[in-house]
Amino acid sequence: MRKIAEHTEADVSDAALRQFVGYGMKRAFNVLQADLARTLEPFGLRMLTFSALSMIVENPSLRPSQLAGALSVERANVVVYVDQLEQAGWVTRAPCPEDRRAYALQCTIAGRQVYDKAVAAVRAHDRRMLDGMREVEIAAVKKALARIEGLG
Amino acid sequence: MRKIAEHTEADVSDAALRQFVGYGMKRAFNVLQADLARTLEPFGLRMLTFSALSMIVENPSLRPSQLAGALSVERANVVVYVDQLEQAGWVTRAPCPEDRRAYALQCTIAGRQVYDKAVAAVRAHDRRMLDGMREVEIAAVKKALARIEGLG
DNA sequence: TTGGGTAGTTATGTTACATAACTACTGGGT
DNA sequence: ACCCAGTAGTTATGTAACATAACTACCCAA
Repeated sequence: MRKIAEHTEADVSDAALRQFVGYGMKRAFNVLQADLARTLEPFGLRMLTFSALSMIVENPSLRPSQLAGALSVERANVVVYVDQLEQAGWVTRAPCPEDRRAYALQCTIAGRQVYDKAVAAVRAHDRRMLDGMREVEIAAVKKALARIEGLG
Repeated sequence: MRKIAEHTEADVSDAALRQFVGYGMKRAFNVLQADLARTLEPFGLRMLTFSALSMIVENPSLRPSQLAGALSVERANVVVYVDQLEQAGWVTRAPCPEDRRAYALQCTIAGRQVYDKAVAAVRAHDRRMLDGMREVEIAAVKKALARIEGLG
């Protein structure tokens, strides 16, 4: 009792696209992104809010406009991310004495705690993604990615 | 006359995120994607329409639902891509005798011509992205990307 | 023949961004 | 001291790239 399989997905060739790193990168990134989203979801974080939180932890008194630059998004969107982090009680907008237009973003104790846990989960996710690869290979990949990023 | 530089973008640290391949991959992919979009724009193609056209060229009589599977998008969106390719005169929807619900996607002569030119441009783009990397490094990257994709 | 499943489509929702315009404020030139 | 062009944060809105739901037409096996 053979399956008809006249038109399954499996027999579609993408060999012409496979020659390009960009194609492989998009496919790999989709997988990575999905896994990372699942990893962060229990903490109430998404890729960009996690990145934002990380930068606020690392750069005390960071300002939203700086955050926008570091995240490569527009200032208007940073408002949304900071709103979320603030409503969760993880970040505060402190008035900035030397420039009353600006705010200094500060991470709260609760923010630091959720960040530490999330970082550990993301580290595990990262190891999952690189599972089975040797150190030299990982180094080669990181170097290649940094090089490509540098072209922009 | 020193610049005040109290709050430039440059002094924002993302060291904590840099340890993760995912972060480097997102940044690299953004650069790659932007360059690829610029590369395809003169041909009236976008990433997904180019991918779709490539698969139609490679798989004559491909059906939209198969294309959806190969592109990892929903069938509903394939309609839009095929509409664009059809309106440009590069692809036709041929009635399918053995299944009157389905269509066989066929690439036209004009479609083949624009595809050939676009492929050459994308190949140049790909070389640009990998410029300065040795063959073994490129192979390592491709292997790593394929491995990550395989986790999904 | 009848009913559940599938192909393509349409309409609509969601999400993740960007753009434009606004208020409040800054800081240098005159 | 006073402009005024520029900047920080915000709000409102647009857009593009997806997914979801529901529809028609059709297939096929019981």
